[in-house]
Amino acid sequence: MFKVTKKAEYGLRAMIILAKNFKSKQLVSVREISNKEKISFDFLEKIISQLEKAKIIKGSKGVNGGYSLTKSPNNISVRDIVNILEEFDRISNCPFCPRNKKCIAKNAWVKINASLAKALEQIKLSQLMR
Amino acid sequence: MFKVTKKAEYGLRAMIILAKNFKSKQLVSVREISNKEKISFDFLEKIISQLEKAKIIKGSKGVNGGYSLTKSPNNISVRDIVNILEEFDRISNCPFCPRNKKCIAKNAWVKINASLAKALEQIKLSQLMR
DNA sequence: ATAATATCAGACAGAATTAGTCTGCAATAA
DNA sequence: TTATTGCAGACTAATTCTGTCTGATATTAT
Repeated sequence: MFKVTKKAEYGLRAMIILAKNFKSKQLVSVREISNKEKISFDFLEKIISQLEKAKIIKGSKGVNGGYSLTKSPNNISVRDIVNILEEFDRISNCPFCPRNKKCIAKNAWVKINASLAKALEQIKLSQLMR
Repeated sequence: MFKVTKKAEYGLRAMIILAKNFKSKQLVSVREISNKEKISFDFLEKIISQLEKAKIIKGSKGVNGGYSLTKSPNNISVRDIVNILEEFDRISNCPFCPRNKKCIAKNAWVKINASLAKALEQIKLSQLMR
């Protein structure tokens, strides 16, 4: 239906919170984020885990453990996050479809994909912290 | 998963074919489009029907019947089509979410939605006919 | 050392959406 | 009047989404 999934929406919210704590180097636990953002703990844990595998955040186990960004919020775009959680940052796979190399619609989707990628790329986490 | 549905992809392809036949005022049947574009006839019929209800195309029954655009391909954008078939042309409903008026992520999705809408709007059917 | 806390991993499942299929009626042209 | 085409809607298999649940592992505080 043309929408980002909850995964990406929750993931972005979580990343913004981590961004806020980047300077102080404070770890934030999944439980804290879950409470603050009213996101299911179990579900959020899986999302966070996926972000960690992509090495955009890092986890520390044990009491007072939690997560932190591995790089500055200036260098993390919404596109980075979406790419990890959605596997695609494209609206349409049409440009990559093997059906017909001269597909009449391909041109449109190529352009639209590019515009979207650019829009996602331009927004950095640092802009969303305030 | 962040993608337009087949409905929108098929719908756009169908609309491009109708656009090609706009000048000659020739009707094109669902069967013809289905054959040419290798799209399931039954499924395509439903898509076309939805486009007709939105009055962006018009159907004529009977032998040698078919469909035609109700206005010039210059005045039909990809956004028009997507809006009809997907019900939304936004990537995220976050900006419209009642959860939290000061949601930290809202800003991002507002901008991304706007960029996408603009990209969809800018591409007219007339550009895709060649 | 032990208990508490937190990450980490993966199986499982209900609900929703997608992508069609199938049946039949209605209108029109040959 | 018959073949063709649009038109309408019920139905369904498959997939994806949005979680839940169980348990293991690592680390820290006591």
